[in-house]
Amino acid sequence: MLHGAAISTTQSLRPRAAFETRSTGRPGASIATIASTFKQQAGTTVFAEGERTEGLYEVVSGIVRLHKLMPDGRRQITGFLAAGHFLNLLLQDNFTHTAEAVTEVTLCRYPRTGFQRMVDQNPGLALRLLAATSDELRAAQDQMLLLGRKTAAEKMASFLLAMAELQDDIARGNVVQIPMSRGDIADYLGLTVETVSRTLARLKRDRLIALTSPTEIELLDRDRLEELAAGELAESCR
Amino acid sequence: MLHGAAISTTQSLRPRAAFETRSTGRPGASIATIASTFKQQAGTTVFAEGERTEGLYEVVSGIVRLHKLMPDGRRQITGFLAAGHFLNLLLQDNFTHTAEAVTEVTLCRYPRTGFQRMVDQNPGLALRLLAATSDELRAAQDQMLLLGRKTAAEKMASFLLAMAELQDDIARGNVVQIPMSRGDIADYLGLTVETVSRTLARLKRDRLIALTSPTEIELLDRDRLEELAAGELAESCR
DNA sequence: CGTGCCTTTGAAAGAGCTCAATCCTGGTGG
DNA sequence: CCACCAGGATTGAGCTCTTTCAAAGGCACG
Repeated sequence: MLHGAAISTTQSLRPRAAFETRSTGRPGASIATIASTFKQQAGTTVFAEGERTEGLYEVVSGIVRLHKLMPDGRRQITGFLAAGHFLNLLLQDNFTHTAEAVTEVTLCRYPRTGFQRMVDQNPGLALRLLAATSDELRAAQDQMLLLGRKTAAEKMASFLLAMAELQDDIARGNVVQIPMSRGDIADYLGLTVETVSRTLARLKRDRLIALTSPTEIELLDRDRLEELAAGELAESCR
Repeated sequence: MLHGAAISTTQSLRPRAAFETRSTGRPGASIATIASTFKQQAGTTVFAEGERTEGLYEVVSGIVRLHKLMPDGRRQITGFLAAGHFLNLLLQDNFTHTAEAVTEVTLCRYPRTGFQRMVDQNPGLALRLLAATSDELRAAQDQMLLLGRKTAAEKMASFLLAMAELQDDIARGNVVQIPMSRGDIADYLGLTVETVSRTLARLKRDRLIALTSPTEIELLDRDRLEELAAGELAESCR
């Protein structure tokens, strides 16, 4: 999940297949035999909350957003997932989230049937799933602190730094690509579109960032952004 | 973790030891041989954020709170844990939370050394940990929706219902025990003490609850509380 | 029967929201 | 090639919910 303390590209199991069973020394029974890869366009739905689960998905490329909805339309995005992350780790009977493609995405699906068997037979697999789930949990807990206790500026700074870290491997300087809309950012940070926009304007005025375009932001002062994200900056700057 | 959708007392592995290895058919090597049980008084610290981890803990009785702190003292409680739940599922090098006893608690500690080995040797154990971690993750995601998008009244209603569900096994009528302080509730819901107090007063005025004492609340209209918690009530009541 | 802590209540202030208008920007079609 | 359009982004003004600051009430404990 996209979040500061949670992002660890080293943990990502790509580009080699995440679920090769070789690591255990067992011959055959490669999970590749049950997996299938496919693409989806930006804006399309991978699966919807309440639907019956059909297995586990791994993001191969692109960005997926997960959200929950309230009856009146209020939305909370619980995470943006990039390559190497998993959808539906909970393996429950029904999806508890809706998953949608933010950009064009490539996904790898591990069907439910067969997968369970494979997990049972393969201890290493369960441990990998445990590690991935733990990472999501840690990210979720950091996000709780953000949602419950941080100011709008602190939230934005945290988000921008997390986006930057997510792109560090393909980084050029301090320019961060923002593929998602302001509405997505707002629903991720527990704000409104207007507040997101105004907060970015304020960070720009304070020379912490530069707005190249709506989808590209330059981090001008990473140190102060980090202080801001951590809540270490005087209230004058919050 | 204490949260509506997440509470499942059936999932709790108590009262029998959570990590008996019998279920796998393996003789000996019972995890009981490395576990130790102990008690702590209300208000004491089990472990603090940043400390080196010493293993995994299971709550046997009582309630533990987990929190994260910001440098200026802002606090977010990420969960209240009751019997059957685990502390430090992440199994990282350092604790990412502080854990404190809300009531007197009995805990069972599984030391780090030995435990890892046991997990490696015992596939069922990894799956159990995965199930427990998944439950925490689901709870965390529900809490994100609460923190990011619910009003104070909706938050309070969600909390009261979660507390009620937690106590269903020992339930007498609709009376819910609230062992934690208003400050704890506030830091769990992303509010202030004053707002918690005022919101409770409002729910009382609207005849949704009755305040027997600060630590005991009666749910007078569970149906409307559930509608409120879900966000299905007109804004007049929110 | 103080003393201190937690809770409740009141009044004022403020951060972020709502409503509304304007500005871009990229895609379309004439 | 360029005007037009639609959707997203930005900006403005006023408002509201929650917070902040302050004080009083209640309860347990010594």
